[in-house]
Amino acid sequence: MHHAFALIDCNNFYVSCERVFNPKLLGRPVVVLSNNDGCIISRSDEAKALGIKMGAPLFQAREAVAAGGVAVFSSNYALYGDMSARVMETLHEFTPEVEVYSIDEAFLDLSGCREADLSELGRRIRAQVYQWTGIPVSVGIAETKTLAKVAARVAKSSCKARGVVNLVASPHLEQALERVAIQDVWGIGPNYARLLRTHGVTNALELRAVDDRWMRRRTSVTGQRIVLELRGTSCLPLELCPPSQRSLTVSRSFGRPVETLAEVREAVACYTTRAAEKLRRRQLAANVLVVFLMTNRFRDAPQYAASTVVRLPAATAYTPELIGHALAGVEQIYRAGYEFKKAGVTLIELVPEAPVQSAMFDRLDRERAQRLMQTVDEINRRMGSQTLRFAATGLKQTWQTRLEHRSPRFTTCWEELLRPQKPPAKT
DNA sequence: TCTGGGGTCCTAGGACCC
DNA sequence: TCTGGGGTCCTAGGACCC
Repeated sequence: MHHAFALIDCNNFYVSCERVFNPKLLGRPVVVLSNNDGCIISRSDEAKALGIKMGAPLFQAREAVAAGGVAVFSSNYALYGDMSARVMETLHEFTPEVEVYSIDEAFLDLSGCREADLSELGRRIRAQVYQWTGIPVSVGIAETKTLAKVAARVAKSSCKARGVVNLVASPHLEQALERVAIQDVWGIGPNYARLLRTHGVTNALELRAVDDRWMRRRTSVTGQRIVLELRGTSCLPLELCPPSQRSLTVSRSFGRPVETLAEVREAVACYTTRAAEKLRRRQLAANVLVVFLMTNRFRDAPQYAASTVVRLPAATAYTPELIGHALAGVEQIYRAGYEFKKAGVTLIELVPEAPVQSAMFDRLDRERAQRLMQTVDEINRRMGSQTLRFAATGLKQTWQTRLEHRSPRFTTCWEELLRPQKPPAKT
């Protein structure tokens, strides 16, 4: 019995989200920026046509942006996360076998579907998601996940495909493989692409013919699997319940260079607070905390980067305790005389939060701490995040990340709901 | 002046143990 | 001239993903 996987991939996802709530953006070039308004991370087709590159820093694309009349947005993850959930919910209408692979992609296992019905099912999924969420998607269907990725890529680039490509038992399989450049194959990054090109392998069709033992030697099992998957041997199963999370990071670039220990402490306290919130929302606790701090690698100035690992006395998700350890870490790695650009906190060795296991000489009443955090989280959920804050996070936070072009949080914030436009005043 | 953030997996090599 | 072998655990670094 053959597998059939579908990859559902949202087109230009962040831009599409902005357009749902602002239809005037349809047909116009639009880009969405990374945190700190630094790089371009989502582009409409019109923006791509202007030659604006993925990942380009905004300041380098300024000219094209101005000349093309490009609409620019800061990223609005509250909005995108919520839209993503709506898309995924829609997909569950078709099958419970949904692997949410990223914010804008999901794999579906369609092995139960009759081969003759696969293409039609793909078209129905695409139409339903568009009708219910306003998000356009591409659908790729094939016998392995890697081939489904190939199919979705072809679906995106071909007008004729109308958003759906089915490669199961398709006479066009080789044609499709040939159209996908080596660096666009799932799992082939810049380094492997360079290696393969020096051996004359330039597209997915040629990669399929590569000796898989050679591939194994040069690129480990991950590369070998790609070759096998391209040949139709499924090596990557659908992950219905992904293994529990192993690490959790909160880090940000500063809105401006930061030099003083006081400001670094504030920022790290802030990031630690966010990390602890994430931990609790996922019902986890951490055993180890890593703090890191670095200068701007793009600047011609003295460089310094450091990190330190703090093993916690017991697994915890208690904000004040985590802040305390994080700040002790900051004291260790901070050096005066540098312009810092970024800091962050990573939590590892995550374990399920309850029941609380106390160390022998634990001075903290962990049950009380947990109740306190529940109360704080509830208040912040109801009254808006940062209603209750920890003093260590500072008041003015002048180092904060820039977000100058953010759209309203249309779907997750009462104050920012979409309102009907006032009709223009009659004159 | 302006260059994101958050993840995972694999391997090699050293430390350590019997 | 001659220097075990094999297992486990940990870490750092590299590669990739969106």
